Amino acid sequence: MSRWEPDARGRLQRAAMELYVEHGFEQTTVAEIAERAGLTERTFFRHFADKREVLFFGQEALLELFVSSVAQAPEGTAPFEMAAAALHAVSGVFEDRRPWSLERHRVISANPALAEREQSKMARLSEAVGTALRDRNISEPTASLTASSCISVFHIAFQTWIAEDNTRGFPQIVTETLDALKAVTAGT
Amino acid sequence: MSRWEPDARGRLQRAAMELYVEHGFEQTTVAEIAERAGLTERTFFRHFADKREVLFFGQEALLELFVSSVAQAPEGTAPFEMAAAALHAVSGVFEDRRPWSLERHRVISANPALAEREQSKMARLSEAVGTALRDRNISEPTASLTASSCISVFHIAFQTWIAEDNTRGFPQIVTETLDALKAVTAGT
DNA sequence: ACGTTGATGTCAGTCACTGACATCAACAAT
DNA sequence: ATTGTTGATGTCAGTGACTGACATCAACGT
Repeated sequence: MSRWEPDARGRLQRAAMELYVEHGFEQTTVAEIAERAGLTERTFFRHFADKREVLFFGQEALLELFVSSVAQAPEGTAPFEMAAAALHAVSGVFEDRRPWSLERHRVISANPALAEREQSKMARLSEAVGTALRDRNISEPTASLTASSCISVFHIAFQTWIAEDNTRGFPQIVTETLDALKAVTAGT
Repeated sequence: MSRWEPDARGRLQRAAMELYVEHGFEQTTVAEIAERAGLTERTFFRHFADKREVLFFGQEALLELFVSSVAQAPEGTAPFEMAAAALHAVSGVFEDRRPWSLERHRVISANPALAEREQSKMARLSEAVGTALRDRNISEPTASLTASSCISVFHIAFQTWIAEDNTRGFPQIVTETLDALKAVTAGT
């Protein structure tokens, strides 16, 4: 058998989420998280860069989904269509994780420092999509604008999905939000 | 005469900017900033919520400019036109501050923690514009989408303006970026 | 003359985060 | 089987951001 209990990182993530829900983010110390996970504070910081990052470990996968969708769009696709395709590819992933997404969203919204980190992650997504578009020979400022619009739609659709009663699925909300964006810039 | 040297907050801002330029953000301690400003660390934290905030103390004025522009748009203006009007109103303010903007931008870009705070400020702007639009009876998701698009254009136009050789003025770049956004969502 | 106010100073404390070094099961090489 | 290496973890001492409680004292109003 192994020297250590397995999945230290997962244990830390679960312990952190539990404690943030129970006592709030600021009232929770890293030492408490580590203790609940059966580890030490020092080990926490070997797995996560800081106290906030523990809630954002998975973003990398989302980012790669966006980027690879853009990379795989057929030759000659218009930039906005590439972004839309990426959005649709991504939107399927969340369906079965709604309860978890909801809880996580509540914790993040309740704390400015966590909200700040989330905005930073969104910006990172936008940057990555922008780079992916430039790799498809889209020039500036079209690439950045398309990427920003794409992530804005994602973000707003996500908030809508979280806020409402699960009447519409996430993919459908994404589609409708995309259409609403087109209407906005068309001047309707 | 007054008991204290005047403009403590301004002295702290200047001292911080100088030190961040000279030694970098992380290598500068708050105690050093306070010392250069002839004050104590404790006083620094009475003026600014944290070590980053000292670089962002003017954002409130910018926010109000955006919001009041939206509030003052003529009755019946389309949402996107309200946002465009706000952008044009704001874009004039930066012309004479280009050197300062450039230096500040360099400092912020050089440090992830500062970049994160800037993204957070942009998100705050977007929220505020969204609220201003809702106050003009624009419904969701149009209000949020318009606001996000507006701030994206502002951000991308700003970066363009900072990056290039001052051949185009900021207002002109804003106009062209707005047009580029319309082209993107129109599917061109 | 006197009480109040408000910006600042002083001091002690908590906690996020880091660097340096120690431990020791598992595994590989011989 | 012995030995050496690796890698995840622990231990410990430190730095620095940030906070709460209390003190100071010019300016100002009464």
